[in-house]
Amino acid sequence: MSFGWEAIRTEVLRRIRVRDWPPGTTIPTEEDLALEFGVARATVNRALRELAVAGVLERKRRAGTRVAVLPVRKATLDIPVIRQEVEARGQSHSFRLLVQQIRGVPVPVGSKLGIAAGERMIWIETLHLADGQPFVYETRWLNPAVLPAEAPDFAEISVNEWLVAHVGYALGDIAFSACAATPREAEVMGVAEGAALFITERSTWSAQAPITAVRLVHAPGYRVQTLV
Amino acid sequence: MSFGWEAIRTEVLRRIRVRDWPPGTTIPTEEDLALEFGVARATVNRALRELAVAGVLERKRRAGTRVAVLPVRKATLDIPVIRQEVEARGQSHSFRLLVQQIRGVPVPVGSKLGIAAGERMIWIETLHLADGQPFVYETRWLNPAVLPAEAPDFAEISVNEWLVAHVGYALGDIAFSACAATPREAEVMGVAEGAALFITERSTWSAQAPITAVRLVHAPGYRVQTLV
DNA sequence: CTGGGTAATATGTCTGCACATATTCAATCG
DNA sequence: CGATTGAATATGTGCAGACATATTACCCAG
Repeated sequence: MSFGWEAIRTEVLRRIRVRDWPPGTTIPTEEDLALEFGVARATVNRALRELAVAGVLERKRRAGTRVAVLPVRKATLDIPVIRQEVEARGQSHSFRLLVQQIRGVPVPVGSKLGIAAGERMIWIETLHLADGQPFVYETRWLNPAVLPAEAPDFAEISVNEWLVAHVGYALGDIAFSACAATPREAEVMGVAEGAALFITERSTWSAQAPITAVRLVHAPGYRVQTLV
Repeated sequence: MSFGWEAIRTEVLRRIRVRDWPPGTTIPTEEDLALEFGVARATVNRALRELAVAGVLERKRRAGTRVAVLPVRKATLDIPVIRQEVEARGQSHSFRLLVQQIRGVPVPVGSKLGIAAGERMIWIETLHLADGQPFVYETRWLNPAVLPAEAPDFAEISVNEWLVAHVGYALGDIAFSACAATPREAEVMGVAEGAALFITERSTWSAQAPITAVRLVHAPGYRVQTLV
């Protein structure tokens, strides 16, 4: 038997896989396992906790630890900055600022960000290129309150990277979907109208205020992938 | 000052957000923070570790802990069983087994699963319905080696749920993409040919052998969503 | 000046113990 | 018999101390 909480996690997973502990089973207590493996309870706790956040185990005080019956698989995705994503593919990244203007936000965007509809925000359209080819068409609502007195030049630095560097870390949600290319999207991306496009939508808030709502239209063939 | 590792995680996050510790900064050592907050080093460690796996901090032995410059945001998605997904929307789930036959696997599927091309596997097509409307068109390669002597009736229990219950936990990867509906997909899903459809692809292996490769074609309007 | 070996250091993990907290089971009372 | 109360219990979290390990910084030899 090897040591460390990872070894214990592996062994527990193995027992689940070979159905020593089939779904629904209550497995031994931390104390028992600590005794069996010859480690401290804290070490077993660490291993079981990791398996619980992964969705393999369900833990309740006093009730014990059970093998999840219907494993809601949890996939973790990395959402890198677009430039990183392009460069990771061995391509060169560039972008063009297509539109930047002040507009009143429409109702759905406002309600999503928690802003009164009609409030004035900055509307920005950016096209990201990989080796000169359209890669992502980004449309974004940006809260002007987060910008400093003299606003940065978003033709020089992409909005997202400026936000990351100057506004800091934020909470938000992400959604993926598929949409047929609108005429505008078809024109910008250089694809046929109605083509199937992969869409990423993100909304982010700081502790104080909504920051931005982005819609990324990806070039055909784009995939979001995960190693579980 | 409140207690617990969560309070410390929150405070560290706050200092990052208000730019006390801007991106790239090396923050104080665990020992210093433990002293400042009046807790044990293990407690600080727990808080900082969580922030590191979330991608907010980067930690290296001897070098210390730095605020990530480009925060690779990590989104966690729940991938439930289809029946759960439908029922969570308040709809009733049913499904129809369209095709079940033995076939030789084509090269891309074989290489993905680590199986010789031409090896014989089970090919299954299933249509999942929500309130009687097409919801997901599932096409799947299934390794016959995982089935018991007398195979289950996949017209009665969906393949996925049978696998979850009887084969157990597996590793795998997941990918999302967008595709135009093929003639077959258009027919089965009742949409126009070329319509933009959201695709989920999964491959799963047990410890010993590949289990299955699935392609889920979702009805128009489908979204995968995350609360970060 | 350069390269390599060595010491210093911050994080990673473990132990053993303690107390907090949620939940269940059982006993008790109306 | 049902509801309320109270103990028992498994997990959640905490502390202090220790050693392991990766990586950096430094010193010294060539």
